Amino acid sequence: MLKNSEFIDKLRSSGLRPTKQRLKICEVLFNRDKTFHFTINDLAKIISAKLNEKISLATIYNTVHAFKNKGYLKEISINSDKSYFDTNITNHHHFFDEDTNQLIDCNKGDIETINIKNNITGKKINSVEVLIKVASDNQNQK
Amino acid sequence: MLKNSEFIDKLRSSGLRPTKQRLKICEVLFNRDKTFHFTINDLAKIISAKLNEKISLATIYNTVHAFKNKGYLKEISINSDKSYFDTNITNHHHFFDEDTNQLIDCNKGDIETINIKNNITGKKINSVEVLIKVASDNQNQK
DNA sequence: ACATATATTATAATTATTCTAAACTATTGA
DNA sequence: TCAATAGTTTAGAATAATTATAATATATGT
Ligand SMILES: [Mn+2]
Ligand SMILES: [Mn+2]
Ligand SMILES: [Zn+2]
Ligand SMILES: [Zn+2]
Repeated sequence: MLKNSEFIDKLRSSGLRPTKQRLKICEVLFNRDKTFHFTINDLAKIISAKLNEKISLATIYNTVHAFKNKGYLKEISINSDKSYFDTNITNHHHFFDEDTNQLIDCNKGDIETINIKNNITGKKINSVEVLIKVASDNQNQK
Repeated sequence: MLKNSEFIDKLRSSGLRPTKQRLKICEVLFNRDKTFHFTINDLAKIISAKLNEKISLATIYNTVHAFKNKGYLKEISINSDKSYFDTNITNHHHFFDEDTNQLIDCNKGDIETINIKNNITGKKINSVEVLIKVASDNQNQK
């Protein structure tokens, strides 16, 4: 459970002014035990359910992108409908449950380190991500 | 170089009527030596550049989705802007060149087989895909 | 408190994609 | 052969996620 003043320091230290809106969003995103995977719409719903004041959708987009640019969030590509964001900014892989549309972190041990033997000439590797799509075992396909 | 009659058979065998539009799209997509990675917009541009008659955008969407559902194309998630499609329907992984926005197939040998040690209980694995994002080596970040 | 840079907001614009419903076409079988 | 039918194409409208605009509000340094 981080305190408000800790979020203020965090924001200031990355050149972001600690506004009321950003602090609320920090609370929602970072006062958690576990990784939080969310879409902008998920976040907007949580905010409007929990808060007395409301935050405009534009601000939610702006803030999430600012946090991503500062390295406090990662963006995950699952499908082309919408963006997913992730409070776990370490290198890690995902399960995606196609029944529930939930992203789940792979733990170290779920999957071995990926070893890239040949890279494209003249390019450097920025990220390596594995996405494992899963669905109900006992069911027929659509 | 497949013949028109081969595409007709392929379409008929999967319950798709071999229309003029579908056959043209088959030619563009499948008369190639190498894997073709494309967006709907890429395909629409190629069609309108190469063809005398034009195919409506709705038909291009319909056809690409029909081919995907029949297993003749795969859809690849890179970012949330748009969908990428792939004429290589085998299990394989990708490099994504962030400088050019090009998808490139990993060859067997570029990367070891991914071994999933722990799966989510009660779920079956539908796909495992690795995406390696690369960019220029000798350049500063944006 | 003042000046300035930044941030928030409502709203409009953009883009990819899907939907609709009318016109068209491939297939089937009488 | 040809009408009936089911499937397909199409233009255009609708939807949904995201980004842009520009006016208002706020945070910060002096
Ligand atoms: Mn994006
Ligand atoms: Mn979209
Ligand atoms: Zn994660
Ligand atoms: Zn590929």
